[in-house]
Amino acid sequence: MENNSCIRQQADIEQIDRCKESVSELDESFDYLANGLSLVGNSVRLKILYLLFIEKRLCVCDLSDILGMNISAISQHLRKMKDRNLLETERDAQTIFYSLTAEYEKLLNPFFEILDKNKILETI
Amino acid sequence: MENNSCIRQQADIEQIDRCKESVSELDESFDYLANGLSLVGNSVRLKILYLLFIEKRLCVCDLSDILGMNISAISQHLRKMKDRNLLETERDAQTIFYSLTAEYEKLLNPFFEILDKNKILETI
DNA sequence: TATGTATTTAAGTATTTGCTTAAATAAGAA
DNA sequence: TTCTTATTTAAGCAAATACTTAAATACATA
Repeated sequence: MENNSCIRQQADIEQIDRCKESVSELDESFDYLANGLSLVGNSVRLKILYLLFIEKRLCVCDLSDILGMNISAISQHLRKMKDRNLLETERDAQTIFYSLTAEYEKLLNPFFEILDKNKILETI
Repeated sequence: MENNSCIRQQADIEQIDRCKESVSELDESFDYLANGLSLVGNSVRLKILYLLFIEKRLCVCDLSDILGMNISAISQHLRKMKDRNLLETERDAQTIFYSLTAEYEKLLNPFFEILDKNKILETI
């Protein structure tokens, strides 16, 4: 961690200090939120989230069929999202259905709407 | 890519097909959006984005000071975000100021507000 | 009980990512 | 031009990530 300080004279010291303080106050929040967003920032998981948004609930098998991917790979993605409370499960005999938690359905709504309108490439 | 199909009989074939179609239609959009979100889903970059949201513009040096990180590391994060149009630059003599693009300022606003209220740990 | 279906978990591997170091580029001042 | 400051870029390495394969667990039914 060398070279981590600047030599310049013209810098707004007050601004730097204010920023340092606000970052250190929110430090855990940044880590937590970034972790949640990194889960969404993967195209396989984003597809899963979108599909659950549209279809309300799906099982591992369904998602495996739809995405043409190994069941185990899907299951591992689902586990990560369940552990971070993006998803919740509901058992129906042998089948385990996954669905979006209410909080993330709401939080991700703007992104899903963009996808839904297929306008992503124009607007972002 | 073995074991990617399920054996079960009870599956909503129509649902599966509908989902397959909608995923394949939006395929590029998923990749593009996931890539954007993966940039935000890193705590260093999230901090940078938040700081730019609050302070409007900062240079590499400022961010290096604030985050206590190597200038080169910061510069590489900034480049990624600039390449993906999350950030834009403005030169003032030797100093290059980075700021949020209008689109991402708007899109990320809900997340910044959560951070701003320091309510992240309670609400998500 | 044994058998089949649904899902998860563990271990291994290949790719990606973030950071470090050092060198390169850009612009202002002496 | 040379020197200093500001920033970027390239190369290398260590840690994280996604996927594969194989084995384990859970539940229903014969």
